[in-house]
Amino acid sequence: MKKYTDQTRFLIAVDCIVFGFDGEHLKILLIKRGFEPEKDKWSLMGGFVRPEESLDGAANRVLTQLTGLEGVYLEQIQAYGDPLRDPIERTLSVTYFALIDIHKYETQISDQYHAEWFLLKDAPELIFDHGEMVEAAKKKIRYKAALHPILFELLPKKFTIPQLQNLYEDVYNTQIDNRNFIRKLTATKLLIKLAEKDKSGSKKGAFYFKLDKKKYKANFQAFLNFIPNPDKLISV
Amino acid sequence: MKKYTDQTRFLIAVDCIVFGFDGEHLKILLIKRGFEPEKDKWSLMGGFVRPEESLDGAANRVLTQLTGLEGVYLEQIQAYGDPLRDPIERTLSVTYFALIDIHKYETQISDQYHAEWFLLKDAPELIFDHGEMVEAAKKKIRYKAALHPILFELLPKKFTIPQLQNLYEDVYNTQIDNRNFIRKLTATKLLIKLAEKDKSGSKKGAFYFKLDKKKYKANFQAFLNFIPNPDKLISV
DNA sequence: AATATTAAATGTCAAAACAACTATTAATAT
DNA sequence: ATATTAATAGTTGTTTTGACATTTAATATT
Repeated sequence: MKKYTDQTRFLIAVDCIVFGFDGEHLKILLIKRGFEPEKDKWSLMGGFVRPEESLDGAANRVLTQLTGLEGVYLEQIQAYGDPLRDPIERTLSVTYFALIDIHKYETQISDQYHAEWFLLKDAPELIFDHGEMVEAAKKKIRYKAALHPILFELLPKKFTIPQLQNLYEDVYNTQIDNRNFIRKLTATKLLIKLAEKDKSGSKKGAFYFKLDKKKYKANFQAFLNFIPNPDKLISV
Repeated sequence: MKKYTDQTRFLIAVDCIVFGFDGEHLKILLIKRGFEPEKDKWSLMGGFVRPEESLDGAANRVLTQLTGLEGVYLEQIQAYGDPLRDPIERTLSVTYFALIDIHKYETQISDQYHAEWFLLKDAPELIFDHGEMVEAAKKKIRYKAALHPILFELLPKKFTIPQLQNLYEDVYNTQIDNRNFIRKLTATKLLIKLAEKDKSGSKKGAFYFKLDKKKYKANFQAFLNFIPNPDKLISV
């Protein structure tokens, strides 16, 4: 059949906001852009969508190129379509955020993109509208994590309660009472306590836990409430 | 400066899922598609993005063409990019949902699109992946309305509590205890009671209320809880 | 061997929020 | 005057919440 006539066609890109957690702070993975314009400036990892691939496919491809990882938590955020957002040529960009276990990445460094982890707070200036995209991704992760257990995706398979609490405290830049935190955590029944302890952080050691994958998937949509008054903490 | 070379360009469309409320049930506005392929089949209202307009701009244009309305609540949902979603030519579609006061629309019928309101439950089969889009929009509106006061956008400026409750009950297909409903509603301080009554629905009549626009905007991000256990009602 | 050190783990209580529930009131129709 | 219909208001028992301090486990030190 014929093509649609008299319509303009555009470039379509995906850009990934990759989050990791180093035990202390939330970080994002940025690259030095390898081509003009804005060559060697800091940028999100992205790429043009190819003729035969879906958006999710493109995002996964880009992410695997950068990190070597597959099966990563990846979620579409939104499409950016300002006509002038790319000075060379009009390009629609669909953003995704990725949550990865930062330690898995560190074993896979591929230097070709000059990728670097930055603390969310002091990330460098980014090209085009990527700074705006990062801000939106930050809001999205805060919003979503206030209600759903996505932050587990940032931790290793085995993790401790103090690690988890640090993560929540950093994401929301707040202090959480750990007795209340544990109570709410326990109520979800999402965690399975392991016999082993992590003794790197203290003399006493903290028990490792793992996710109950089945319950995690079954109750993913259930509204959580780990963070008291989350709406007060989510900037708008 | 040069264009990006060796990259494929695609058509970009926006599609609008337009919701309205007739006092009883949630409805969506569909049109009979005016061109091939799938001419005369039911479809979402959409259009190709033009070279000089943004995505939001395109969505607003399309919506105004269809309804004659401007300044409507419009929110981007997601981008659909399956390579085969349009059989003629690969087209990326960015969906938006719109919430309109159905009565405003009825005064503005433009017949050129053969638009018709359908009950959400018995909407006809739609072209391409539009059915999937509608399902996603339904989930989105349920999810969002469980937390934020967007459903007011479906009502006229003056509305009664029973109207509002009907709306919530229909959206979540559930029964709500109206004393508890009113108590929660009152707690938000979003409503201003008017002196006038709507006597069309009953002998006693129900007071009209209007939104406190200032508080509505100021507290839009605050998490509401009009619906007990909303997560149990939001299908996933 | 005893003691100091460090961070993890644990429990209680009062206040608030919540869901469930029935009786009264306002307005009209008969 | 009375019957009818739907809106409106209050109570109670239960659950959830936030605030708060001490004990415990393991190691390091003397």
